[in-house]
Amino acid sequence: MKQTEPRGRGLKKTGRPLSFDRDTALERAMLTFWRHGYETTSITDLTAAMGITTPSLYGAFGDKKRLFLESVALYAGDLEATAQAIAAAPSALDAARTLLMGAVITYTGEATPPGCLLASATASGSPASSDVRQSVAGIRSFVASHLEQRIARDIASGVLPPHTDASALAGLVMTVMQGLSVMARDGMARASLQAIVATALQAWPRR
Amino acid sequence: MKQTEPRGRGLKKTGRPLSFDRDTALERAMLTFWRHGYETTSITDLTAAMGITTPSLYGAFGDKKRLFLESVALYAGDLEATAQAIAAAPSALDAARTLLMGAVITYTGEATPPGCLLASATASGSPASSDVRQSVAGIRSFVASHLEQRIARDIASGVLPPHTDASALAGLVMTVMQGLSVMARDGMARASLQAIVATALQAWPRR
DNA sequence: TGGCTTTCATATCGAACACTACGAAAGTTG
DNA sequence: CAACTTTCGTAGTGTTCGATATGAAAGCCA
Repeated sequence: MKQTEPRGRGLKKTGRPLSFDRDTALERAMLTFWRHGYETTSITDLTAAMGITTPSLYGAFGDKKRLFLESVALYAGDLEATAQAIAAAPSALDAARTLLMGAVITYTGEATPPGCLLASATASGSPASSDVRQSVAGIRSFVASHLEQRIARDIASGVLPPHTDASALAGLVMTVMQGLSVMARDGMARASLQAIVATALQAWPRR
Repeated sequence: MKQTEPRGRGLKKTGRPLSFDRDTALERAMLTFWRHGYETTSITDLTAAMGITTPSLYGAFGDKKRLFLESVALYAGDLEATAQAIAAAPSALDAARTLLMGAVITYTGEATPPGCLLASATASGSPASSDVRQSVAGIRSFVASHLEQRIARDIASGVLPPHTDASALAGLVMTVMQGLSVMARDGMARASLQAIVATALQAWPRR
């Protein structure tokens, strides 16, 4: 079941050069997945958006699943940097606020589709794509665990009350972040979402 | 573009009786949509789950879209009853708690798929199914507006502080409710989700 | 210029998609 | 029982799905 290796990444020994910019094509694919979801985006949709033909897509990106996973990586950005930003925040509350307010900006950008690619693209799907959904869920749990650790640090240092439920608090932030995606998809304005985030942060324990 | 009328609802003048129970078949279709989503559920999936053949499905339910909308109605239940329950609650906080805790029970039922049918089934989709998504979004906005009215009543009666943002507070409840669906789909346990709800309700304004 | 390698465009592939024609079968009504 | 209405099972409609076979075209190096 070994698939042919996509040629965009490996070293190549002098041949006809690519007639398109790989990064640009990937970004357009990412936006298409973002708008329509994983299984509900067809190869025809992708080639139309990317401006390339079907064999070029398969030659450069392997297959639909690998193109999607590359799109997810482009969307999610540097996860280690996110983890470090959470760790380096002045407080867990600051980290949560930054995460949520940043999500609102991302979900309501004028140049990008509404909502979150991770939340939208894999909310549903056939059993055949369960591995793709698990991959996306892994990104969520990565962020959640780092946030929970940051909260635990604030508890240990006395910034948060000792009885604080770090898991539930981190879970609330992740829950709100996912919910914001649905609201953004429903067309809610950026200011309304920001007001929701401000309200949600009122749940933060005070000592 | 007039479609043939599904025969399950109209009066019929004596013919061969249905060999299956329409309500049972509808419930199984609803569960299938719940698990796999709208566009990502095929007619073959549905007939297999419902135990009927393709022509029977079309004869009894019209087409895929109408079958889905009937499934949504079955899932959502009596919306007017929900609205009255919100209005009749002792306080807006009670209404919100009932909504969210009920959602957790629904999203983590052992006999039903994880998460929310409305949140999962239409999170993504092609432009062709935008009308289906709008129909689902309408259910959300119906609940949200009734909750917001209940909150406004508590503000007027002095139960909530006068500066309370009713729209943002109702929006937070809806946001958490949608987010809970994603977390449940990721496999989070019922108790964890209940802890998240309890934490979220700490955001409720106190006078 | 003559290989050599890789990408290009055209034209599909078999499978799955939503959906339906048609005649046999199963009831009710006279 | 015979006429009538409706559903059932079989088989198929055209379309779109993800993914390819094939050969010409384009560039690098000798």
